[in-house]
Amino acid sequence: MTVTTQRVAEQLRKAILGGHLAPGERVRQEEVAQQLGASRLPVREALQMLAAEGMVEHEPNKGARVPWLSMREVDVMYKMREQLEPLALAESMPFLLPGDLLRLEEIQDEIEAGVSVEQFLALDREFHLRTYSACGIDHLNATVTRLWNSTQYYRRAFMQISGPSRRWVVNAEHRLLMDALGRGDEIDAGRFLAGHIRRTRIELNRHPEVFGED
Amino acid sequence: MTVTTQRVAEQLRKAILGGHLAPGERVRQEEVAQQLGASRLPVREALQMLAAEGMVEHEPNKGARVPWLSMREVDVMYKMREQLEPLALAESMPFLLPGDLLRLEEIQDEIEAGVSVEQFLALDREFHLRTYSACGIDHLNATVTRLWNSTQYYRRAFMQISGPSRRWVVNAEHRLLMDALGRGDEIDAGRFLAGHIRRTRIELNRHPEVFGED
DNA sequence: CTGCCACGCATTGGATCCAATTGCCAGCCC
DNA sequence: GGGCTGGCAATTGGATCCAATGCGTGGCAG
Repeated sequence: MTVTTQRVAEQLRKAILGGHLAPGERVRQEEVAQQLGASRLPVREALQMLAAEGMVEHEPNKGARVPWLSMREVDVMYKMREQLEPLALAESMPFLLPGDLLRLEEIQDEIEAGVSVEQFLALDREFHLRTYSACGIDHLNATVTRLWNSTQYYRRAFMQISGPSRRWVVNAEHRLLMDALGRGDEIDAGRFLAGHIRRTRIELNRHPEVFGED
Repeated sequence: MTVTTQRVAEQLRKAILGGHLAPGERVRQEEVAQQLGASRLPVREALQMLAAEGMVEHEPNKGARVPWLSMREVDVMYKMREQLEPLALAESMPFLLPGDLLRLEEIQDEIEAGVSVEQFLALDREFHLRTYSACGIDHLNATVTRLWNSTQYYRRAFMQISGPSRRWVVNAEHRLLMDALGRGDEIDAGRFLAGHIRRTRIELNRHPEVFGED
């Protein structure tokens, strides 16, 4: 059975997002190929794609590895999110359908019902990215998605060391945002979203141990 | 002589940025391979990379083409620049050396001496991107560079139809920005830069013919 | 004359083979 | 004993071959 480049890329993304490939780890083509039952070629090409997306670093003749990010890099990436996601939300809001808002309710209810860290990460991610996708601007969505992908590892580490109070804060902020979305209040929605991201960033900065920088 | 993937990607980027490959044009692997004296493989891989960067669209089994962007897409991409570039500038300013500012002077002097559209595009690009690179955040620089790359075609079309008054405005705004940089005034620099991009975006919106949307 | 199906060409995608580069380790010279 | 050098193993990179996909064209039937 032949395995396509797209499929390999997908699997590798999942492995990195799922934390099965941690920063610093080398990604050997042969190894991945065997594991997925593919030949090396689609793996090579998938790695080139992921390199262009920033999910792996690819030094010629040396191979690919999952990059370490410094605390400052992640900090700046959160600042990028703080700038871009309110824009994405504003561009999306005119196109949001009632069904989209219902789905947000579902996700948030599920989060509040109490879920594992892994489920929380997935649901939180869907909560945010789903609100932006309606804007229909590929470049914007791809950029935001890349920011989420590259920082996922550190978000996980952060959630694992922070207590339930962190969840309460997130839940409250999500509810505020959903309320503004329900009212169609673009100003408030943007403000709440930016504040949510900014506060998360500041909170992250209190935990250098997440980055091995304590 | 064997040609590397990196080199092919570089050449293709240059061809697209230089306008030799216009939106809508197909990019056939065989053709590019012959033209660069490479085999098809590095071309394939380069195209995968460019696809991940958004410089080409790549539909499986159908091939790559340079994407058309709608006026709205470019508008949103300028809004992204308006959000991201002041951030990049703020992150860079603490690291800017006197030599960097001198280089900006050189570039701006050259622009004002009167240059062709093609030279203007290159110099303007260097003027801006150079001010950001000192920040040292790869993800931020790559994102901003992608925005410049993907919109270059439309910037060229815009410059070609706009008269010299457009240049005067740009020059004045560049000088204001340089002045703020020289003073180390981060607030003003960010404000001038954001305004510069915003006004350019608004000006672009007055010319739907650039996008074939009149 | 028109619509549909089948065949063939053009092009892309994957597998395999071989070359080139890197890193490492041993052995040797200073 | 330390450092340099040469060669070997591991891994990546490129070329070529073959399969699969898509698209256009031409012929045949209605």
